[in-house]
Amino acid sequence: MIDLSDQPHVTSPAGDSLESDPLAPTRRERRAALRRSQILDAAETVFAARGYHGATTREIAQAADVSEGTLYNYFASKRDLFIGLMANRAGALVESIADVRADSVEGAMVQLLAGQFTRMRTQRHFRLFLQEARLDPELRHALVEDVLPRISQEVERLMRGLMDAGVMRRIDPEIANWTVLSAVVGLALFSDLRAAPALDTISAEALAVQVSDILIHGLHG
Amino acid sequence: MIDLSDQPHVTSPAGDSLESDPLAPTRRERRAALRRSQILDAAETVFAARGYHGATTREIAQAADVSEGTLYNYFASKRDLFIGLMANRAGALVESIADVRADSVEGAMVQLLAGQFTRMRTQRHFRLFLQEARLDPELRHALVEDVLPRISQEVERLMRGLMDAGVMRRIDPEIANWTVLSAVVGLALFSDLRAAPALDTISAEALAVQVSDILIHGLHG
Amino acid sequence: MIDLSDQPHVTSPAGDSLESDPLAPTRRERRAALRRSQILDAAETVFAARGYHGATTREIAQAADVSEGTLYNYFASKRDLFIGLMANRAGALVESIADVRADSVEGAMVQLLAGQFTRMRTQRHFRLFLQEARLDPELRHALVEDVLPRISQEVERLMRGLMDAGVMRRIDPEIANWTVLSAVVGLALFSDLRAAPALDTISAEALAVQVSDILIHGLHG
Amino acid sequence: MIDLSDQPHVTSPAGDSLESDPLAPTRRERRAALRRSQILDAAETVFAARGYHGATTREIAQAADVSEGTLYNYFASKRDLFIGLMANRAGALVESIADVRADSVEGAMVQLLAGQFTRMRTQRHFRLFLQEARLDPELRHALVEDVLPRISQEVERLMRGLMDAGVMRRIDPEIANWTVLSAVVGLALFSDLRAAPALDTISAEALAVQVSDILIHGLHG
DNA sequence: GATGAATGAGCGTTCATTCAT
DNA sequence: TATGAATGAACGCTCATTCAT
Repeated sequence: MIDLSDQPHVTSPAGDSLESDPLAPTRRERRAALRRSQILDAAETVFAARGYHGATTREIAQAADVSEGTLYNYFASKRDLFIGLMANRAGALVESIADVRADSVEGAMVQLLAGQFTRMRTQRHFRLFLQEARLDPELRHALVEDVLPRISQEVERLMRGLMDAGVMRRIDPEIANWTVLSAVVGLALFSDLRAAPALDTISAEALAVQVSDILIHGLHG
Repeated sequence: MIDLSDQPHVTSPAGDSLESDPLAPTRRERRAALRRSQILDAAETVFAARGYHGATTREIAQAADVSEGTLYNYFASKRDLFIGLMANRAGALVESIADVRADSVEGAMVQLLAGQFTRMRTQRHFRLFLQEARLDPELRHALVEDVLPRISQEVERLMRGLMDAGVMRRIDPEIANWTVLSAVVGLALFSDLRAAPALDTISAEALAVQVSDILIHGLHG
Repeated sequence: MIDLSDQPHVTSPAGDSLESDPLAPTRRERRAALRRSQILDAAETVFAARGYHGATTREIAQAADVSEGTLYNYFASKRDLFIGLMANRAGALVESIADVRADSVEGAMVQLLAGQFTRMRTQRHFRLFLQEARLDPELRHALVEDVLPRISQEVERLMRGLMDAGVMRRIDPEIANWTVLSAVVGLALFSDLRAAPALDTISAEALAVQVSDILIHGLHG
Repeated sequence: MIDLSDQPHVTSPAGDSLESDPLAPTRRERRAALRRSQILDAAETVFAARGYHGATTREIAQAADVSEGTLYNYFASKRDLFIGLMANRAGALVESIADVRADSVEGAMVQLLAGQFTRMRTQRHFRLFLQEARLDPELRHALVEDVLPRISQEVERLMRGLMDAGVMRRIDPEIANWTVLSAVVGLALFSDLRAAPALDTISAEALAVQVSDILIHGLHG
């Protein structure tokens, strides 16, 4: 049983008044939200470990400690569950970028990269989304029309701010944006593959400092 | 043990032909090499179009104009065919990087990026290898122990040369190497997803110039 | 033991109400009977539209505006609901045959056929019962031991009356009975299949007149 | 293993000449035809015993002594197998009607009915087709556009011949046709249900004589 | 009694792999 | 060697039924 620490487990807290808040979720609603969370967490684990195709609904159900049928009470299909997972996790990803606040180019970039390296190291599903989206129109739509724009918007916002502050020269912000995102995604990919010891042994922060240095000052210095 | 030598498995008994160069391929060997080539070409097409899991041995066999059974005379399994394809195509990829010759940082970088952008746009299978290698130990081994080192060796060689020539400051060449490769792979990934119109409408060369500018001179200029 | 009495299962404890007619249905009984009716009506609609196997308990419950669980408070299983529907509708079917009153062979036959053609066109479930009964012992028992005998009894009664009146020659009334019923069922089946435009465009009465003519005077006239 | 007595089992008969007849089926073709037959026979048995929905592809495969996969080498789906069975059996049914040859109304009708009663008693699948066709567009199309027209054409041909010979009065041949077919199908249905002992104990020929008498001379005589 | 989320056996179907020809 | 029919384990998914609330 997966424990969602941010969800109250008490079904009927002592201090409940007789007239309950009509806006508060009912017990049933809370249980349903809990189930959804259970399933999404299990799906994240199994998809990350096995990939989209290697993950079976049986294994996800077992990991979530529910029956296969219950999976289908919450998600219409395996694909829908995958997309639901992306939708569910995208918010936190976008927020983590939106939270980057710094007054120097270096500070902002290091903060951005360090956050994403950390995130990418612990959460593999986002890369899975990028991979699978190539072949699935619905998934691609969700990713390309919803999630990626929110991310690149945040990154571009960051860059425009820096340009306006005069600490970054005027480059096509779209190209700059995708280049930075590409570096993050690519490094996460190679890191996950354990393709280079250098990428695994270094801390996320130290890696962020070095990559940031390259992206901001260039190879030429 | 993984065989990345990409040689047909056909054995050639000593007394095979009468009075012919024992090193020259016999007619049988030539036919076998041709078959292998047919199958690899078909596999490339089908894997690129459908992904690893979406590709069926039936479709590959049809595309290669051979029977499914014949596939298994040349490759032990679908996975083996996939690895064989990587082994077969890796050489050209490495060579295309080794061929980069230029006396300026910009020239070399633009040449490298433009070549890879072009390659990545027309050949999707390399990205497929990166994706699948995450989940398959054998494939990962072939990629991480053989192909990627040859590629990063070439890129690092390039960078050391530039550093030695004084046109590039002294940075950890490994980090620089993986950052550049990451940018290439990430941009190819986003481009293939049609995630950003900016990446699709621009020519490979123009994109190479812009990204090169960022990588060499940095966002800050 | 099959209960074809079509009475609600609700028990009515002795001390149920204060000073009320012990035979009159209590409010609870009335509500239960209403629920049963709701469910049967919904079942009729859904079974007719989708067939026995195509009908889901979920859809029946939705059509009846009750929960799936409630279905099982009134019927032990989907099969039981189907049998319950047959038991509930059989009475009206038998009555419609019993109501045939005429002094001529033609009049009686036309009235019988027209009534059944109309009924069969609007109510498909009876044919569904005939189909499913082949494979389900319990359903077959209910149909063969209860419903069909009541129907054929009525038809035979009609025929004996006509024979006694001298307007019909002495034929084995059982054979005559099943032949007439077969014609009705068969024509309903073909009509429902839209197998012949002739059967669809004609009115139930006109069809009854023609078929009646054949059954009474024969093809030879 | 189902034995198809009309298929040669010898794979390489002794008397085969070296130059084989190019029109003769090859060994492989013969084997494929045999397999198809095996599967169709098994499907007939299982569908008849369990109905369309009750029959599982597992059971059909077992009855045919092949694997489930093999089923799908010959038929695209369970539904396709069902339709294929109908298509395969329809020819014999139509022929059995086309073979009816007689110079009297009685003779022809008795021959027709006796044949069909016999057929319907031993082969239940045709009634299954009629039942299932109501809900499946593809099956309905095959039945209504192909099989039924061929049958009713034969029956109408028979009736027109008799009318032309003056032994049958001029009735709408279409109505007469469907009435006769309905009687056959309906009686088969009731007989299969064991709805009336009278229908089971009587021989097909004796039943045919009695029903024929009613259809030709009418109840009124 | 009413609810509807949870269940899980069992379905139709796929496809990498084998092997008799 | 080449073939392609045969295989069967394993998949995603459905839905009649149950039961805690």
